[in-house]
Amino acid sequence: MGTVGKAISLLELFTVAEPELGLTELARRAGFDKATTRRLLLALTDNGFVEQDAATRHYRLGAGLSRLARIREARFPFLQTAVPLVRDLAGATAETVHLSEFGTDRLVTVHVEHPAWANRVNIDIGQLLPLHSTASGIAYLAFARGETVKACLAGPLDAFTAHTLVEPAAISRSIGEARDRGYSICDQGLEEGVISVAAAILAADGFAIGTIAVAAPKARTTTADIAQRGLAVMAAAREISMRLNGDNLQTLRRQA
Amino acid sequence: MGTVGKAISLLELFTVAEPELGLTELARRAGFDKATTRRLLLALTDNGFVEQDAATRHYRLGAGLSRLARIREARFPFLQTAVPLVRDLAGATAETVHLSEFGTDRLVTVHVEHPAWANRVNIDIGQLLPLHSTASGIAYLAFARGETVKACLAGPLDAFTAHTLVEPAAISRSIGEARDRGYSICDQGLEEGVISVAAAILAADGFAIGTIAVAAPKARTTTADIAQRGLAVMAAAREISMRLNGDNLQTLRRQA
DNA sequence: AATAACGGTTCAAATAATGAACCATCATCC
DNA sequence: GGATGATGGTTCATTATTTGAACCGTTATT
Repeated sequence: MGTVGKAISLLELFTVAEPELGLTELARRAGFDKATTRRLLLALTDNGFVEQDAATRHYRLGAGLSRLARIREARFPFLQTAVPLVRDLAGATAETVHLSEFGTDRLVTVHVEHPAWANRVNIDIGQLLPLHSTASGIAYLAFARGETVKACLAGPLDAFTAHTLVEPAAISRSIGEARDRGYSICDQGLEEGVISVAAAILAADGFAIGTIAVAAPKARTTTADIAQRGLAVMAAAREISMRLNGDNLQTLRRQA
Repeated sequence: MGTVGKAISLLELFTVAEPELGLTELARRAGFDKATTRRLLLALTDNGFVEQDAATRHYRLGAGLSRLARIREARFPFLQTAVPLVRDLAGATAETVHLSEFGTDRLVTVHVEHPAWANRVNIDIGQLLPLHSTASGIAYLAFARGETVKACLAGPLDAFTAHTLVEPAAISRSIGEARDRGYSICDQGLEEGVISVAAAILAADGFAIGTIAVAAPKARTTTADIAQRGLAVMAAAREISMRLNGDNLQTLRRQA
């Protein structure tokens, strides 16, 4: 890994659950030497990607990231466009709704709306979702480029629960069903007791760029709920895709 | 500059106005060799900080930045807290309202609301504001750490217009007035024909972390408008500070 | 007073970054 | 249609940066 990759991997250690970390802890988790870690942190701090708390000397993500993220968002208003519809869907379903965007090789959770229930599915912003074992992942793969699907099925397919599909053939079938149906269903693929439905958000070229999903405790979810949420999530995804791509509906059919 | 700094300086080349750039252009602007630039871009792409358009081969900021920015925002909900109040203020004043956050050595514009007027002050997200020649900068300095003020007055003080204050003594006086008044006024300090008022948003330690400002064409701005906007911007800044710091009002008085 | 844990620093050795020259492709232009 | 120039991308010997074991200073714990 080059120096730049190392610096970025330090940034990746910060999460919603642990937004502040000390030097030793960062070095330990990243597997770098303390001196190296510190030098990288200094470089990141100089550029506003990391800030250091004056009192605790702990590090946290910096304001420079917000700036760049806003510039990206200005060109490609994924969040701005999608969040209102995520909110609507959360209101309508009274369950957890989350939005994800594809980055490098996984789906990244970029927004979440939680219902008021005490018993709910909890998801953190920034959480990374595996493609083969989540409703979002399957929905994404249903409209992804062939090479992406191939790479996913070839890669390691962890079984997170006893229900996780790990056979390439089974996953492939699940992807096909999702494509035909218009939305995916994932029954406890990542965690016991959670059932989710998701639909893909498409770019102008007809390929998926992200997903919107509803996740709920299985205990209170009926077959009718699933069907209803499936239609709702599909409608929301379609609306987001349309708003993102102007009104050129026709291009929304995938061509390759 | 280390490799990490170089990589980040590539990211800094993207703006709202030019969100996509080619390899040669990036190399030229950054002052790096083409090979170096490409290697850095590859490292950034691998980590989702940069994406390459498949058709044009141009580069743009990537989704990984959104992810990290959201993690930061979850810990320190500056935008989430402030944006509604920026919106309210924009509605009330019918002029451009912008929010900025301090990063490294300058203020960074993180949100803007524009009025419906054709003749309005236009500000882009991500724009960097000099401290000595903007209402936001003066408002920030009025509640910044002594060392920050010192560093600013010692640094180069560019005159952007004939009205820009460049004498350290004059700027210092302007800062003092802003502190006493509760808001700053900047009359054409950065651009001819623009007059702005701003107030500082404070952290729990009583020092400024950002600003909120109203900018308008001078032609339609009266002295009464200024006073009225000053009070409004001050109220908004105070409200944002309070919401950010819980209700511990008392800590809002600076101590050092 | 001893210990341990942490943030931070040093400098010779190891490693990664560099850039001039290169190739391939595409559009433009006598 | 072939010369021209602009672009993205690649190579590899040279060069400069990164690395990490050992170090120091501070703080909290025992």
